[in-house]
Amino acid sequence: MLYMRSIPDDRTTRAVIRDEALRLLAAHGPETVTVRQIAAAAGVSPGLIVHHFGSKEGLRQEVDQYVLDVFEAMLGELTGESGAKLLDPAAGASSLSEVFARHLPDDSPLPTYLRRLLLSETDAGRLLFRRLYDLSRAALDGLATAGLAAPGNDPAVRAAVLLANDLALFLLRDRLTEVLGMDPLSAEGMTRWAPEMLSIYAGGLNAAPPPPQGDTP
Amino acid sequence: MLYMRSIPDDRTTRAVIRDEALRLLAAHGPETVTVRQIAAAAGVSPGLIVHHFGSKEGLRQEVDQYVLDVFEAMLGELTGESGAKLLDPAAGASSLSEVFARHLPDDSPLPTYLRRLLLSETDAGRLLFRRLYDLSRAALDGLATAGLAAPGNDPAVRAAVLLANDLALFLLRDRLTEVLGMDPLSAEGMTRWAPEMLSIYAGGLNAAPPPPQGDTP
DNA sequence: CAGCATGCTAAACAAGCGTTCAGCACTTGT
DNA sequence: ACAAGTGCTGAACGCTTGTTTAGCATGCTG
Repeated sequence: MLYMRSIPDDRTTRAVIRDEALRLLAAHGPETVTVRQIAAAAGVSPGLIVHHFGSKEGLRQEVDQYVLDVFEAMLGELTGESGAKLLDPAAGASSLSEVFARHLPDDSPLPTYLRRLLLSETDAGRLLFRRLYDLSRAALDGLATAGLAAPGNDPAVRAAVLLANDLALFLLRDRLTEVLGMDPLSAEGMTRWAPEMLSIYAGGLNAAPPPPQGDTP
Repeated sequence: MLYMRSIPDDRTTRAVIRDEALRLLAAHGPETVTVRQIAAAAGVSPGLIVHHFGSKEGLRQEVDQYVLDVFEAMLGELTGESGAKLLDPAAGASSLSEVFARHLPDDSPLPTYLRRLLLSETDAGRLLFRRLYDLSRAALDGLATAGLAAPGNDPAVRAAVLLANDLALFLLRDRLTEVLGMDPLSAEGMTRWAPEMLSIYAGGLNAAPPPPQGDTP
């Protein structure tokens, strides 16, 4: 057995365990995945996981926090001035999915982990959703101030509707891939999904179909 | 111990086990809930569950099928002629959530079980989603034929968008309840949710706010 | 009334789980 | 060079899991 620990950088054995745990937990969930499976995937013994993280639950919490940090970094680009660009039918139309797609590779386990996080009854999940909701409200506010969208009769609910619609793509990704024959979160899939979504946001279900550059007389 | 089996109706011990399993599985998931927990909730011994259903997995499949049957009966009212009413901004606006709310009590475990079904990688979940997608496509077709909505540039994707938006309410119910301070699937909550949703479908994000009965000059 | 199936329980079983423990290999500070 | 500390393993422990088995009480049928 080789003990390799040449440079004191970040990719320690600890980080490898964290990454493999993230991958497996995203794919199968914390109840299904065993400590032994994670240990095998990381090429270590089960005991080492407890040594590093205290317990299986400790590891899960550390992965949660790690995912939260990564998302927070990505969400940073949506706050402040540029926040109004979110959901803007006229602008580049940066939805959450598009932001994630721009930052993560197509096969990243993070969107799947996000899904589990949002649906799990954990503080991390609640925190993340609250953060996204605040972001959605701020974006709607910005759009309203800029005259690009109406806040509606019930802005709190309208922001929730917009967020829910955006997140549905993550939550139902697998089912949508099955019926559509393509992954709506892939680069190709989004070129079909986003226009339909934005067309509805722009003019509702009755709006005239806009070919690449089209006006209605 | 009493052996009560007076009338040969449906509410057999078997049905009690099925109902308790449904309740517990919806609330905590199949991986978390144990056979002993279900047995205790139903007031029987763990062995009896295996005796009736073969295995824990067998019980889960029977509950899946039972839920599928109940939903199928409810979905029946949406097919055919009346299918066009689904998602119709002008009509009574019967979304999936409203249909379910009309048929089920507020504390029914079925919406929560539906969520798990749709997100689980099971044939039952895939089947149900496919069924709902076909329904959504048919509804959009009907609306288009009636001139009440445009099919969009990509009808297959548009139907998926509408379905995903509808289902998001079920999937994110708990999180939405937290940030909004009310359950959007309750009778009261839907009076706030539906108008915002329909307002967007009717005219997009820029549409003028419609008070109960309002025209735009 | 004998006989057999049915509904059901209590106890036990093997397997798998998360976790603990004793100890080896190696690095670091003195 | 020696002691202390870290990273890590392999085996074991106690517990819980789904499932099996033996057997009892009841109801149906000839």
